Amino acid sequence: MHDIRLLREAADTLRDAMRRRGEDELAVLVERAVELEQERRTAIQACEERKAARNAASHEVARRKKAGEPADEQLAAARVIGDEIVALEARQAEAQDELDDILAGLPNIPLPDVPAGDETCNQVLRTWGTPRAAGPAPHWEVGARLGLFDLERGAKVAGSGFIVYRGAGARLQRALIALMLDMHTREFGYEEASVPYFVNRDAMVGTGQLPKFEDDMYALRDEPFFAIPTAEVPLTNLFRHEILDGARLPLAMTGHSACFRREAGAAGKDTRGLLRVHQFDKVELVRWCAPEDSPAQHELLTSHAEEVLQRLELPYRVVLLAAGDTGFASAKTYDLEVFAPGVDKWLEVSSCSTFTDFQARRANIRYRPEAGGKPRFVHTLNGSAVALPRVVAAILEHHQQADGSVNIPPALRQYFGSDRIG
RNA sequence: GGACAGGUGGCCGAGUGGUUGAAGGCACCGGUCUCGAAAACCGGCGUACCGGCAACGGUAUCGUGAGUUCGAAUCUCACCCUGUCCGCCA
Repeated sequence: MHDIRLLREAADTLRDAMRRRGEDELAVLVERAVELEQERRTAIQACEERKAARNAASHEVARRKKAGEPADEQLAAARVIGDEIVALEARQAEAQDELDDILAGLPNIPLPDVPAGDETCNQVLRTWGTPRAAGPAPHWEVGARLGLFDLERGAKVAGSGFIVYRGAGARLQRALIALMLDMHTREFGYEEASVPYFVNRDAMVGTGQLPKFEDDMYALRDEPFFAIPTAEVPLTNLFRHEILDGARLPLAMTGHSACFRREAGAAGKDTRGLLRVHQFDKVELVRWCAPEDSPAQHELLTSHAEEVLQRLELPYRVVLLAAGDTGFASAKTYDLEVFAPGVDKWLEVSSCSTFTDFQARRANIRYRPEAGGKPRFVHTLNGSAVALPRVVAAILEHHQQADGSVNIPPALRQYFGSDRIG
């Protein structure tokens, strides 16, 4: 959500932001929003003026009654004013509702260093490690041979895109989660949280999944809950409608959760094996900080996600997303992509984003800079560290040995309980 | 799921239709006093929006949303949440 004052003071900034994202039709909507903002204020002024008159009349009624004087005239006048207020309120609500609809659908303003354009304008910033030459078997063949996951039975009990991990496959997943949570809590100062997998509508609006992307979410039939597409939603919304102590920022929390995505419209694209599934596990990092700190916090959070891939000894690259490829709520996003030689592809396993005050404004998360000071919106950031199925795929392919077995990277061995699979 | 009880400002806690944005206390900020601190005393102290360069003025806000009324923290209805007991249960 944008500051409504932007419409008055810097509508150009908003328009330009929409264009940099390639959303020209949204740029047009900004014009309409500017009009509505003006209408809204006019209505508010008229409405509040009438309310002040009514309050004055009511007070006069009270005074007269107390003094034993007649108040019929004042009562009649106040009744008329009441009718006027009803009409003015309706007009105000109408403008406000249309304005809210537009505002709720406008994505965040990309930071200045985010390249304009679509995903073809993404920039690879750096690469760590050396991608392995093509040759290893794709992970679904390894998985089938070693009995690590069971796609057919996952489809039987739920549907296609729901994976059953078995044996060493299930244990690998558990080991990865434990490794990541231990790193983030013991070494990087995150507080661990275990969060609900279902959240209410307000939470989904707070982080920006709703109202625009309702079709991508699983919803329950009899309860007003949505399955979380990422732990970002419950974690970030933890402090919704709260004023945080400025001295305690930045806050950092991590949590593991299952993530549920309908992936509507993604049929047929990279769907083989573990590449695109409806439910997957992920360890998420979330940070809350003062606005001036968010650029540094963004780099820090990204480094924590990178560290996971380094300990797993998986070659990866860091990609700065172009404006058009940057998520709705994000102002700037780094994607981390691991290289999977079996499918000969870079796989996105993390998105590390800074949301500036966009989510904080929607979710009303503020902080008080100093005692007695005015509350300000925090900046929120989050990143996956890291999403599992594709990392599992990358491990099975990158660490695949000539004899068909899979080497477990040293950092993971104490968690996995063995140095190899197969 | 059932039965009660309750949701008031950062916290505690008064307040059942008329200058109540809301007594009192705590916390916090500024000041007096002090070598300094504590105590005491004085003053200040929610949030959001609208207008205004500002000073300031206005409106809203007592879980949420509707309603009654000239006027609602106070009355009505619905919902949400919390607590306790019962039932059920990993």
